[in-house]
Amino acid sequence: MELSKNFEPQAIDDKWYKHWLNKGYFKSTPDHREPYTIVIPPPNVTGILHMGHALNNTIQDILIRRARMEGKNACWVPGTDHASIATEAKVVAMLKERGITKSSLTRDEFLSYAWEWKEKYGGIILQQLKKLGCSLDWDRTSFTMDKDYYASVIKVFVDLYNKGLIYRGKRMVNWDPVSLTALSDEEVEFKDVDSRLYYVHYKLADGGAGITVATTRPETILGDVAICVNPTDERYTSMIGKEVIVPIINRKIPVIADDYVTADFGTGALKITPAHDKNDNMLGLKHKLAAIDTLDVTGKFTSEELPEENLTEQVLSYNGMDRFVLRKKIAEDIAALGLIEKIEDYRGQVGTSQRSGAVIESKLSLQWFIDMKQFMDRNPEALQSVMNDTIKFHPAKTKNTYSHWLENIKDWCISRQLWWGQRIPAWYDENGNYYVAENLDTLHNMKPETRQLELKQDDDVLDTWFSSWLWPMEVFKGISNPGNPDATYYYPGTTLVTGQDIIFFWVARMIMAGYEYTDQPPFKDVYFTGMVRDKQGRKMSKQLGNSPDLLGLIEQYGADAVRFGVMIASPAGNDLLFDESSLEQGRNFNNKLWNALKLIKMWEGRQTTTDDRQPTTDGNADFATVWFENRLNEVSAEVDQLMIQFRLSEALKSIYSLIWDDFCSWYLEWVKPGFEQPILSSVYRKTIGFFTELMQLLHPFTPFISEEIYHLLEDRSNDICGRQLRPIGIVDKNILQQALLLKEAISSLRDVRNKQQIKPKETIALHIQTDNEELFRTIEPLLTKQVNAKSVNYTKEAIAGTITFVLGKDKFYIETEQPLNTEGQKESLLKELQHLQGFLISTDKKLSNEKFVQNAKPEVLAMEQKKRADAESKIKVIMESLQTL
RNA sequence: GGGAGCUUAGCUCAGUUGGUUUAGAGCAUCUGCCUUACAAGCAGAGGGUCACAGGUUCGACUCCUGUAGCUCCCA
Repeated sequence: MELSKNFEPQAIDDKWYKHWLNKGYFKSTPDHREPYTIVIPPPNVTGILHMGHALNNTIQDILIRRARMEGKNACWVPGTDHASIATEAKVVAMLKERGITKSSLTRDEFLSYAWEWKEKYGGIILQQLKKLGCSLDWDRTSFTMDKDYYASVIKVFVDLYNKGLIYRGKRMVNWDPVSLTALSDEEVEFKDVDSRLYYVHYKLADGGAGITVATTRPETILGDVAICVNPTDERYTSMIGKEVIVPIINRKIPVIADDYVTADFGTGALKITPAHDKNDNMLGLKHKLAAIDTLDVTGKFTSEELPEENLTEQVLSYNGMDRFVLRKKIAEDIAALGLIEKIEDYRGQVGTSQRSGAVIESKLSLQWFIDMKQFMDRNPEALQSVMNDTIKFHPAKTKNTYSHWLENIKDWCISRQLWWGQRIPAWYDENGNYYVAENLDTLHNMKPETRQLELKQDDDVLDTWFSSWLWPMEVFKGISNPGNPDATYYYPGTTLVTGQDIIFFWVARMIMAGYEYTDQPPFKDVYFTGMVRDKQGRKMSKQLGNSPDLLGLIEQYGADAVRFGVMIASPAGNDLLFDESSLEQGRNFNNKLWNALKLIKMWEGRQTTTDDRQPTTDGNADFATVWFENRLNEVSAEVDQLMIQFRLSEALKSIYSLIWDDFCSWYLEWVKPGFEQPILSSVYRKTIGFFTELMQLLHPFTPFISEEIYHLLEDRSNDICGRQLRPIGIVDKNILQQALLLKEAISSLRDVRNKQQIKPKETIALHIQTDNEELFRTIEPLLTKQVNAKSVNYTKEAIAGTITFVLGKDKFYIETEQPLNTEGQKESLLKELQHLQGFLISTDKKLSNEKFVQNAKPEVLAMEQKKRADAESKIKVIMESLQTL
């Protein structure tokens, strides 16, 4: 069979993915084995695959494939979440293109469009995960709006309501005037924005100089109910208790005092508008002030709540004006009254909607909340389990963030003014009473008197996170059908892999729900990935246009190279600075594997079992195969440890180096027969075996090429995908040590050849002066071959007219036909000498320090003495060599 | 404003309770090689006062304090 010059991923990726699906390797059902469960962080149905997903899902696939190869019952559950706000926005946009407005539709009509949209586009991202090679159990694909899932969310709402953990209240919420919904605190992003600080003068009601207030929001002035100053601020003490006049509306409002106000910001006086600012609201409640709302749900002025009678034409003219237009207009109108003292440029932070980007209004609104204090009192394990490592966070530093948030937790606003989502199961009668039940029938059965009432269901839906916090349970029907065999077997899950940015949104809440409903944590380990940035360290964003086209990259480099590139650049828990050059590294690595395969396949027909080979080949192969077997065991054990510690990037680096350096650069060169020479069959078999095991180690990281090579190495009836790792063998440190010496000797000799400009084809005669001749004899055949020596001799004394170099306590003399460059040799020997002398001084210093000798542990002391003795003997050897030059 | 974290080679990072040959890797760089597996390669090499300043200690990249810069989270 003819193998292509370079590895061509395009030809094999799809072939193997289909094959694995046909064989059902990704399917899992409960059995006697230990389960290894991962639930995917459900991407939005609106999502398409981006670098963040690639990182996150590659990690999950590595963990799940490795678990599968370790003999565990690996189950990775796919799915998507319904993403209320984002999806509704997409659907609204789609309708707009068709010339339909949402307001012209009934709820049911709108929802049928939404489902249509979901069916059409909602699965795209899952298809893209297949391109990446993700080994998900597709039969278990879940969606947070599936029938049973929907019912579970409603069930949980009713349950928490009945437990007294959910309440309805008028509270200051983060209002998105574009999406027309309340947002939780976590969905608000603060951004630095350039704005202006307006200095507005409020005259005293009884005449005389009043108070100037600095505000960034003059448009809210008609909702002012007080001016607040710090009680210790001497500038204003005389004013406290007096009344001032709000410009334009001429409302009389009191000057009050509160420690909250800082004297050194602006003028030290604050206007209080309880309907439009969180802190003002807090002060308003404390001082029992009214809240006057002057903006409607879309952020436009409304005079409806103004208490004044006979509003002026001017005030009425503001009606319907957008808040930002209004800001300018009111500032102008106040200026016209001569009450603007000055306007300054100001840079401040403004909350914006994570979804729509709109500037958030703080607004009083009737919403549903979860009482988190009470919830945490019921479930203290939600915090404890993380702090005491019942649930292990990787990296551990994320524990701080977690505890800080939970210890300062605020009530969770769970209602959203949208249609796409689980509709809140509360019904209102005409008197404003409400009833909570899973559905109307249940309600009527529970409270027969409600049959007579005209009831209307709450229009709002629940926060998407209120559904996804049940994900680890409900993907196994743990809420809708508790105690079923799947839930019992797979829950609690094993590992969660997600981004640090949703530690509060999602991770914390899943843990809370886990304890509330199962008294168990939902998973054992949580691996947090960092953020994906471009190579300049900027976040990837649509605005910057710096997110690469992932499918294009897979097309270009192959899925394995993408997975490799993402993982090699992604230390545990750190941000991934994505650079296409790491994909090149992945592609080059695949190519290296491919070429190693080609080399070995060349030997297939050249095997011999006879013993008439050159004696050197024999020695080469024996040492090489024994060494590599040990080296393979050593690295396998390392990788095992690294995987347990979730240090995946380092595990991959170890495997990379084992394959490229140890296997290709050393082992294959050592066992490689001469041109058109035969190879000992036993060595060939061993080499195939080693390569197979290397592919097994590598398979979780780059599944496609490893499967391809696995099958090209020999005809096989099974697949690497499901093949079990063998137990790790014992490592003979002695062999490894000998190989280290051999490698060092080869490299040093090559270095000397390089520096002496000895041509690669020119042979040398090598003389070794050593106390350890036996050791060198075991590696002599390889040494000879690798440094192109025509002879190796052992000597007891220096040989004149040769190039000398020192390795440890051993000296090497190189005979060559080239003229000698003694200067160069001298230089390098002197450099080495200098280093050793410096080193000797540092050990001497320690050993002559009495306190060190007294305090240091015996083994440290012994080590230090050995270091000194070694340095001394090396120095002696170098001095001798220098003299012979 | 409050909190957390980071700062080690040109870049990205290891460095596990303070002592293991005066700090390791990958990438990049430099030198020499088209040596019939691989130039997407081979063989070698160079490169760091461990941010700065103090302190604890016989001994500090490692522990403590302060300073500077960067990042993230929360308000």
